[in-house]
Amino acid sequence: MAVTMHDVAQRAGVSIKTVSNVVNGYPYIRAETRQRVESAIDDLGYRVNMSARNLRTRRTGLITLAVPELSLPYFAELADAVISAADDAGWTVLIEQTSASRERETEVLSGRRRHLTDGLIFSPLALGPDDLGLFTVEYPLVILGERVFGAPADHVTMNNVAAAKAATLHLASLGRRRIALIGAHAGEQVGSAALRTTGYLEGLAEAGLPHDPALIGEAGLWHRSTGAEAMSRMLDDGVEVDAVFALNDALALGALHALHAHRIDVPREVALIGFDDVDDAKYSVPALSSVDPGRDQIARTAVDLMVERIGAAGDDQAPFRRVVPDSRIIGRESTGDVAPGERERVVAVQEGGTEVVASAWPPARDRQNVT
Amino acid sequence: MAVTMHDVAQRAGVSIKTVSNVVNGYPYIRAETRQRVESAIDDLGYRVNMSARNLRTRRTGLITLAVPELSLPYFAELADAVISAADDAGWTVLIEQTSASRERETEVLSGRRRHLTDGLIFSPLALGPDDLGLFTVEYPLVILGERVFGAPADHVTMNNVAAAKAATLHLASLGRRRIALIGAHAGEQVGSAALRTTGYLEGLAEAGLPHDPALIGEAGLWHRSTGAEAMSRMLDDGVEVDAVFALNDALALGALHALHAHRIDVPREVALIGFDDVDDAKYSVPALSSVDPGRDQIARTAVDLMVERIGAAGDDQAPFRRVVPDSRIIGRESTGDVAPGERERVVAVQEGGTEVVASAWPPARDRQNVT
DNA sequence: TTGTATGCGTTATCAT
DNA sequence: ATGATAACGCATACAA
Repeated sequence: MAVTMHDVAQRAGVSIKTVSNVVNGYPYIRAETRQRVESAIDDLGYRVNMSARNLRTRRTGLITLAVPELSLPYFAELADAVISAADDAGWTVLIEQTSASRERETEVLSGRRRHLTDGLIFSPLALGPDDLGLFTVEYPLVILGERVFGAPADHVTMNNVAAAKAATLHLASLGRRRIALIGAHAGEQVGSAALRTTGYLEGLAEAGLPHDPALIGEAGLWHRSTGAEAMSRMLDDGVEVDAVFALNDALALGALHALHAHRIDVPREVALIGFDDVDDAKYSVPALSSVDPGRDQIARTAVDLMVERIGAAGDDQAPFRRVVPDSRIIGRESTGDVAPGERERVVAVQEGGTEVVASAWPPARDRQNVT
Repeated sequence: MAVTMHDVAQRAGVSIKTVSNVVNGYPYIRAETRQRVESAIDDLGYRVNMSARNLRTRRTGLITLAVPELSLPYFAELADAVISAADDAGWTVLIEQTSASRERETEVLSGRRRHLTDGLIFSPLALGPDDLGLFTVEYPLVILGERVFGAPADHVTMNNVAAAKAATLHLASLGRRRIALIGAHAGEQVGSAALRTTGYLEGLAEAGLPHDPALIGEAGLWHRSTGAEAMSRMLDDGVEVDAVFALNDALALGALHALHAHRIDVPREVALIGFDDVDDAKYSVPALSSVDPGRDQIARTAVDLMVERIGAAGDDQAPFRRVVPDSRIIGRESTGDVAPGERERVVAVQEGGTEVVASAWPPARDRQNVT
């Protein structure tokens, strides 16, 4: 059977409490006692039983990260960043894949597995503003992305509108007049698609370019395949295009594929920019310009907020915050921004910031009633 | 405070044991009793305390998957597949990133975090045959990849030699005579690089092509950047090349980038094939031919073996198995294998299999001593 | 500075 | 079919 603190205590000739103290780095222990305990631990190969410790402390040291799927490079890189940031802070991450389905996303918020971890960092894709109630939970929750605003939780999001506007303006600054958008979600009022489309339209307006609906390419799922299809459709329809803003890099790489299939030169005939700045972007042919939404900063901030919330559990809840990292437009070959031999160039920066979104939960007015 | 079984029992007017029975689906309960308990659970919003259950049952329902990093598409897709397979079997996966460092890989095998999960699925990259001792552990372990053979653990690996040989032969069958290899590890005797290089050499021999060392491109890390560099070096050196076998897809995509930068047409002037068949391969320009090593089957098999081992903990250990899934050569544009409009074509299949590698641990001879 | 005793919320062993 | 009760291994209040 596994060796317990008891065994260690016995072997070291001390009480179980002393072993516990040593294991947990309690400072007031005689050097010699500590010594004895430590060698007993080594001799016996003792390891703390996490389940017992978790039961006792009511903490697991785990946090859940829920994303649609790891096969999508953006989420894989986000997960990498979150795991690394959590690791630095001494926390362990458990990843849950939702496939962007309502059912799985709902399950993540309140399902069985929920109770294994101390908190949830959640990037929803199916749930939206109508489901705000589901996000009113009593455990530490950090929301990622642009599906849900105003939930009683910390929120880390992107500079979507400003960055999309900057990307569009950048294409216009290159002299492009027929700037297509790939990845639109018709009629949708919330989410990344709507926000980035808004930025695109603002950019067009500011550049004095007309808005032509024929230049809007729909793509429900943001995969390479759907990007390729949307781009092909537009080209097959004979729409005149000299630039493309794809709402994420997967779409952009798909679009690039379609442009190539149509023997259209990028960037000479059509300039192309994506969004997310995934690792792929650097190595596509030609290298893809993109919007860097500050992925590492998002991950680090999300973990920081989560750890802070967990630490403050039970206290009066601090106000919820909404954090937006800086974003940057990265110019590469697909927009002809780089000189031969140059890898990339930052052509614009959009500043983010932190905002206090809501007061503590339960709302202040309720607490005043109590007073 | 959180509601416990006790609260539920009180409310339902039954004993705590009965609540436990209901929660765990024990069959012999009167329908009415079950009913009462279930509504008490709903009313109170009761959830099982996993830490308590884990302590009691000595099981966590978690398994660790240790990979170098999720930013590498192959491992992201592997993680996706493992998580999904585990999910289907009712298990939860905790991912650990090792950065392919010896220190982190050692830590994974015996570190603090080890004790949170019931078993480890481990894809080592830094540790090798010299570290076999580290892999002799007393918890359920499934090894992935080709760094370590002969450890007392189940092992799921790829058809490296056969698949690499088939890929090389395929390039030769297209009439290519100067087939370069990108991603070699000079002097290394073990690991994917060595095995795939062996397959490449066997392929050359079988095709009657000479082996020219100038056609071997080194790349320590298999990233897009190193692939691009190795390819560039070779081209800058003026080596004559009409085909490239890259030891993984990241290298291949990097090489593709370099070929493009050198204004070399793929596949007309140089045919290119990768290894892993990551999702990217389908959407590069041109679409990348690749070796599909059977990723989903690897993931499913690894989880099956793991669950089986965990279930048999305490029993006499069954013999360790080595499982090799079928692999396939997928022809796409980069080898000119597809007709216009066609996406891909399976041009060869290498059969895998299952092999019993070692007898139970402790070794049979030890047990005979006991008898 | 260290020891004793209690309980965290479950499951498992007996009973009945 | 259900109940009483003893672990599971650790952390911690309280003593000493």
